[in-house]
Amino acid sequence: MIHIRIMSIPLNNTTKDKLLEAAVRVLNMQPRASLADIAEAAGVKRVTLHRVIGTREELLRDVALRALEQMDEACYSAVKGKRKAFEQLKAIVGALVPYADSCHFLWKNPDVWDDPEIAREIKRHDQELCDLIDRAKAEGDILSFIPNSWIIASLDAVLYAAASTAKAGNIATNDASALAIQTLFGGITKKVKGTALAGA
Amino acid sequence: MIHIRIMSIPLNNTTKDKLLEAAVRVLNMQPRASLADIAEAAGVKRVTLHRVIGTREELLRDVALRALEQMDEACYSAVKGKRKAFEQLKAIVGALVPYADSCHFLWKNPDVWDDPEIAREIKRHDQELCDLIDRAKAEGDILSFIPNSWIIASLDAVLYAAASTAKAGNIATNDASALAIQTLFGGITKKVKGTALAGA
DNA sequence: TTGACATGATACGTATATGTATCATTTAAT
DNA sequence: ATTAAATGATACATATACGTATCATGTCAA
Repeated sequence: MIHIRIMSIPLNNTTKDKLLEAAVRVLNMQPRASLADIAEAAGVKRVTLHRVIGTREELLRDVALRALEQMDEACYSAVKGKRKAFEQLKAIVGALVPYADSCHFLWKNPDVWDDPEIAREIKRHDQELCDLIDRAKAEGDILSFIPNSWIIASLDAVLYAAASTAKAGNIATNDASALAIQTLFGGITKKVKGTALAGA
Repeated sequence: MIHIRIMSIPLNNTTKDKLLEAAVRVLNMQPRASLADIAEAAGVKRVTLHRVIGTREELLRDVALRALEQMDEACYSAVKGKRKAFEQLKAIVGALVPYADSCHFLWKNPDVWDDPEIAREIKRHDQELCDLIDRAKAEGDILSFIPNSWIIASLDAVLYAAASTAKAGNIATNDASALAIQTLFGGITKKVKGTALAGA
């Protein structure tokens, strides 16, 4: 077996990894999926899921923590070597597209925020993103009248659109990344003359 | 109470209406919500839900049909009196924001597509949207290299971002409409010099 | 071979969700 | 006041999901 390790995230293909991957994928498509469904998607039986992970609550928690790790790592290596906040933001969007499922899981499951550790991580993540957006605004690359909360919501939304479209087979994943950047930043970037709001 | 009637969609505040409204709202936030949860959100008991609507499957079907009606109506009156496809599209986005929940429900519940009537309606809706996008491309207002499927996915994504952000209290609903238009069409509109892809 | 380990098979009890039926209560119209 | 309609209260059966325990099987390493 080939072990691919990107910094701190081991893709071990262990049973636990398979289960977490299956969970985020299945739950995003069928939020009412049972643990049996998830186990089947991972190619194991339900008893194994319970043995390896535990209860449903623990599963959701592990999925969320894994999602946060992935996003952290992706963002971290994406901004490396880039100076302008705007360039860093664009890189982050592109880097997050492969993890759009994980990102969306966090966004769509507010119940996991009850966990203090997850809440803390999400808050930190959000804060770092806000800071970056503020920098990009200060550097004149993002329209300052657009609220950060809106930008973050749109970011997740566009990520999810990219993942959905790619998964539906309409678009290659690479193209989806490019389109996500195009769509999001074409929209929040200062235009030469006015904004799209003119004449709306 | 003020009765608002837009063409064919009566806001009767009947028990059924309250239940459908509660269902789309609750299920979007808690996809695992039970029928009891939905009934409670509608201010009735579960037995009443069963009496008025029927089984869970019938509930989902009714929610989907109602969503399609709402979207149809909103789009229909939005394009009225506008000639350019681009203007019609912008109007549609703005008009759909108040129905983003319904829109998102359809997008997030592929199981209801099994119903032939719903599948047919969705297909028709999609086709009309594609035609409109094609016209806007032909008129030179939308970047032609962006796939229609991407544009439709982004449209739903941005709608949902608008609804989420508005519901979270960060932004007023009116502002959310404007921001949705700004974000989406700022991104897919031809820029004076190059696209946001440059330098990505 | 032996033993440790992971997984499957099976069974069990419990909890929750679902759908229905019956009767009581309220409300509005006549 | 009386009736009809809508809703609630209650109970019931059934199905599904969940979590755990026990034993069997397979696999890999020492």
